[in-house]
Amino acid sequence: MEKQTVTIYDVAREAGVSMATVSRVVNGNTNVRAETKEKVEAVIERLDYRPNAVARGLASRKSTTIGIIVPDVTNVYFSELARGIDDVAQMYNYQIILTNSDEKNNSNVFESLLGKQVEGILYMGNIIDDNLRDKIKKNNVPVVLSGSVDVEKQLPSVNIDYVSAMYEVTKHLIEHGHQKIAFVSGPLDETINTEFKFKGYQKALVEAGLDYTDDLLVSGDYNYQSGYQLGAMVHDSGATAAVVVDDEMAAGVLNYMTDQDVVTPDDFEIVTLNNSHITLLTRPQLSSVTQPIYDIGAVSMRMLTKLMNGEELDTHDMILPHGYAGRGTTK
Amino acid sequence: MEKQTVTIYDVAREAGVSMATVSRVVNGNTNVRAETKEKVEAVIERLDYRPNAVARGLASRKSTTIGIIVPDVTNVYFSELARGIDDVAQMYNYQIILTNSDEKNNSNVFESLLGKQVEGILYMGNIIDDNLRDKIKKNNVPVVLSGSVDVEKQLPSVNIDYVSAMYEVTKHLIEHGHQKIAFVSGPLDETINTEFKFKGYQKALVEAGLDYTDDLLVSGDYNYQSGYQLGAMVHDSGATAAVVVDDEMAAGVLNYMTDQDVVTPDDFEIVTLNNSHITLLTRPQLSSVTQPIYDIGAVSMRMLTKLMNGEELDTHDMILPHGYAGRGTTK
DNA sequence: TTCGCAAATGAAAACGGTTGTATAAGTTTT
DNA sequence: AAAACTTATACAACCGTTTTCATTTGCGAA
Repeated sequence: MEKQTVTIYDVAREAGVSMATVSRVVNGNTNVRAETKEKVEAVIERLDYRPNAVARGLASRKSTTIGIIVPDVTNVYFSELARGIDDVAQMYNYQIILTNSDEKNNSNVFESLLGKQVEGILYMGNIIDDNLRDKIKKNNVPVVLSGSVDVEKQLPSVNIDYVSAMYEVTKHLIEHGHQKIAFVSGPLDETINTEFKFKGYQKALVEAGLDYTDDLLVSGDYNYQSGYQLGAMVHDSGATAAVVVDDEMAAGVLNYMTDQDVVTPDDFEIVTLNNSHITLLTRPQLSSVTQPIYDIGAVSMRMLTKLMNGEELDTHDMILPHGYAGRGTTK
Repeated sequence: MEKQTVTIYDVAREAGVSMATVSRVVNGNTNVRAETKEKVEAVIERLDYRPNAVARGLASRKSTTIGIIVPDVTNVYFSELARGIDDVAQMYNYQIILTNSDEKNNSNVFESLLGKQVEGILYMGNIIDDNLRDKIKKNNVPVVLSGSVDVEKQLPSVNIDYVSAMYEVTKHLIEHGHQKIAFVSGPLDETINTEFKFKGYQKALVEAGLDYTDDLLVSGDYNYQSGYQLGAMVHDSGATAAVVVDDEMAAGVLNYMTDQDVVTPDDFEIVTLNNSHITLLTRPQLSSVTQPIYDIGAVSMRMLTKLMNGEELDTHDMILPHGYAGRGTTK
């Protein structure tokens, strides 16, 4: 980056005013005579002047930049969240620094974001270790969880009510007469699975007086292959239905069953959770809890702007409504 | 953002050296006595000092930040590119500012990225209007196209050979005896479709002496619904096979056919282009050109680092190898 | 006309670093 | 032991803004 071509100083000189005045017109300060303003704007136009956001950030101590930490953008769930975030960020003139953490280097990523002087951070992912928690506390940068839960309820967050959602769909399956319903989970070190999604599932079983046996719980990674493999275990368990926490996994389970000549939904029913467009691709199409992923992103960004403005949050843990879309994998 | 807690000045004072020296140890400059270095590092550790990247950027005129412009992260093709980019960016200690353009505000997005003093830009998308081209020229910031083509060959780029890829798969279908093969395209204002993908398809037809009629070319957006709709048109055209430029569209075509009791691959064959994991979800699974999307991202980022270092590019337009994966939608 | 006050402008000090140049401290050479 | 180099460190200018504070200007009222 060589020396910047045209600076505020050049504009000031050309317009015959001080840089302070230029700064004022650039920032829309009202205390500038209309005439002066026009003159300056003309020069800005002519010189094609563009304020240096870095210098501006240093002087004003406002970077108009936020950080977003995501396990993996490649996963549609997260990219949708990111999209929601970006859209409202652009609306508020914030720029986004995006980093993939793979849920591994969370606190390193966090640190380097701080170095960039981000004004806030949107965190996605369900593993929040003490180290990270510490750093968040020490550097009082606003952090909001987006589609991710904090068991300790310290960080503000935006989610749907996973417990209810899972409870409802499980109950739905129970009403269809199933006695053995499998729970196809993501990694069990993520509390969102153990403390929320599983809890809802379990609640429905208990309420219906159904036995829960360990072989009904299988867990893997959030992808198709993993789902396909787990399909075998589900099959072996003798379950006649499954609730699945991820659409790609669900597609895996479905296709496994199909490949074993187990007909869905006649012999086996499946409900998944994220309602991504993947649910439409399979045959039969996947019945799913519907959740406003894009909105979760958008709302969490909106919350962050409030926090960055020093405003109070009226809701610390925002719960967005979910629904249900019955498609081909349920009767 | 209130006043930064601990600055380089604090460290200098505590360590009894000048800030210049602190700066040197932070930046790994060799001209520092080992003893001094240790002393300073201890203080840094103790004070939990973290350099302010903004100030650093201003002083050094290096932001260690690059911009990436993407039509829509939500599309797996692009998120996968982005992932490749991020991984090598992290390797080189660059941070990424990500913006979704929807192929609309390209030059605005570009401008605001420049304001942030990004050291380079990775551009994804196939619409490069004169306005944007102008801005790129004026502000000599390195720009590399990632998985996107520039008909005018002005901007360095990383892609696969779309013409050959399409040619090959079309030829493959012709060899299966098809006389009427549809071309399911994305938007026709994108040169990547008209000048590359379609050309390859056409070449195969011509070579085989097959007639090309306009009803064999249908175009829509890169999503499932669009593909499903186009499926109807393809069906009407009397085609017995189709090459499709996007996996989700291909899934749409496939499912449309299936819903019309047209059996794939017996009565209809399909080949798609991106080989995303979506190809595995459908039944039958989609045969596809295979392309190293992640690598395209990674390589383009690598190219950008070279450009940012003022190095020469040995290849202006990098072509990565592609392949073919025959699955269920072809015989 | 002159005053007084609000509005418009300018001068200069930050913001937190990097970096070129000068100086001080060590090492070799002779 | 002095001269001639190296190597380590300090000083201070600079990066391009914002922002405080002081000053000037403009204008209606006295």
